[in-house]
Amino acid sequence: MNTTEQKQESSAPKRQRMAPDERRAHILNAAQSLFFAHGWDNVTIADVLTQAGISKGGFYHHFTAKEDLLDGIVQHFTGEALKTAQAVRAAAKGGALDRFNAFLAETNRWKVQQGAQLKFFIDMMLRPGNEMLSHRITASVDAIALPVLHDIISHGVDEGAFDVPDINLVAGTIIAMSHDRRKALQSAVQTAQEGDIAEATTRLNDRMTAEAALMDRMLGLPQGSILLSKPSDYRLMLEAIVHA
Amino acid sequence: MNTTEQKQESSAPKRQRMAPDERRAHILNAAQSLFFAHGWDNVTIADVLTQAGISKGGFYHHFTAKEDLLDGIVQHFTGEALKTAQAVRAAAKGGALDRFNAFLAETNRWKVQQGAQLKFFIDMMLRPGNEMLSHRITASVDAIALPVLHDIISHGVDEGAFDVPDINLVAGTIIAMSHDRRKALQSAVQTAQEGDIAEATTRLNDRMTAEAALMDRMLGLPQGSILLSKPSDYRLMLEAIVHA
DNA sequence: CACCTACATACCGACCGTCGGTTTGTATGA
DNA sequence: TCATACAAACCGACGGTCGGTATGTAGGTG
Repeated sequence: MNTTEQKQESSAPKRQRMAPDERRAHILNAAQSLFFAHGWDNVTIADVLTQAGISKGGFYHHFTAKEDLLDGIVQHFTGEALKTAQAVRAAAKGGALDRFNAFLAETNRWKVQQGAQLKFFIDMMLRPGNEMLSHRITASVDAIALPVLHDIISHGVDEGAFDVPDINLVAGTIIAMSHDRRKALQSAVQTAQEGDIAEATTRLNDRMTAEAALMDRMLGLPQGSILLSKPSDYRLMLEAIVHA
Repeated sequence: MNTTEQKQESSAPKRQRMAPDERRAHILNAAQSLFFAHGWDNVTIADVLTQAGISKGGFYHHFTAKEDLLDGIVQHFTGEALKTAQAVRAAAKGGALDRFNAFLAETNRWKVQQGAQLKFFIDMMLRPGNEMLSHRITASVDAIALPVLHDIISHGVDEGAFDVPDINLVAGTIIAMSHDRRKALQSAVQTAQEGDIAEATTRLNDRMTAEAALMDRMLGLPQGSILLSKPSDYRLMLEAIVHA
């Protein structure tokens, strides 16, 4: 960070008192945007201070260290994921397969809706210097998604609908596969931004179709049980990302 | 790092000239042991200097920044992996399935042989503050392992022996699964160190058996094709780790 | 007034990387 | 063989930056 920036509020650098939670969230927002944009190491506490419009003392009144910002950001990030996951679980009815497909469809819907933010996160996570951010967010998402998936699979096994060698292994592997998707997604976004949205949609859809087929096999289901191929959704998603 | 250490070579702190490669390797070794033991952020350049017995100027003659050490370490680390992978590829004969099983067996043999070092690496990679190390090493290993796996699978598909939805996806997912194994391995090592080697061996073998079954499915093979269950090997490995 | 909390400012120590200079090896040529 | 010249290895003090602390102050509340 070397942005020689001089925010000169004409006359009043008056401090303005805020409620602790409010101030905390305010600082966290400022920090998040900076970290996501420039990377962990390239953003200094001072940068966060100016962005948030607070002094060092004020900052250290609410946080104990730079790393605290990380925890705050990760919690906020995974909190959103948690909300969605829980809503989906509550809404899903029917057999284990139906529930799983509902879960996947909702996740997709959420991703389409997020659009721009999604790309933002992906770019951020793949940016050099953001390994720590990326790692922690991944770990937190795992912590949330694993039990949910485990539960769904476990119910499926009990029903006799699924047949897996090991529930934890399959759940973990599915999640790992979805993490690995980030690179493919980024490359598709790249293609889309270069104008070839059709090609990007195709590639993304192919990937998702293959993932669905792999999940079928992992869960011991007949081919075509898991539904992930929704070209229209992916096209919408890519368009949302490009027009952001 | 606060290890107040005073290595007092009785009389002669004479600097001794070394060949560039030798000196580089020397520094790299010192840095690696320190980083692995204490974590990336907790080791300063000064620590590396004292450990390697060189001055700051000398250091920056061979390296341009602290991060250069990372690259050096990662290259050294993955160089070993590369050697093994290449040896395996050269040695493997027969059909695609045989070649793959040979590949897996050799990897296992290598792990048994490494023993203590393996545990060292696992602990290091799971230690907080080592996210960057861990991430880069994982990425490098991926870069080496992916084309090898892709090649093996691709040959298998050509032979009609394998049947996969997408070669890259399956290769990536298998590797992701094996990365995910680290946590399970660490927990097994924990159990083994607490004395219950039998239990640890069982758990590890169960995991590997499940992984083999999953691979069978991913590759479109009849169950029992991929061979990973070798309790004796795992017992040896755990014993080697415990007695280190 | 007493007191607590939100916030500000001055300051500290640690650390990374630079720079001018010194030592040591090695090629060259008479 | 030995002097000369050049290159490469090496040194250690210093500057600037950054995370974190110590100390002070304003405003609200009882």
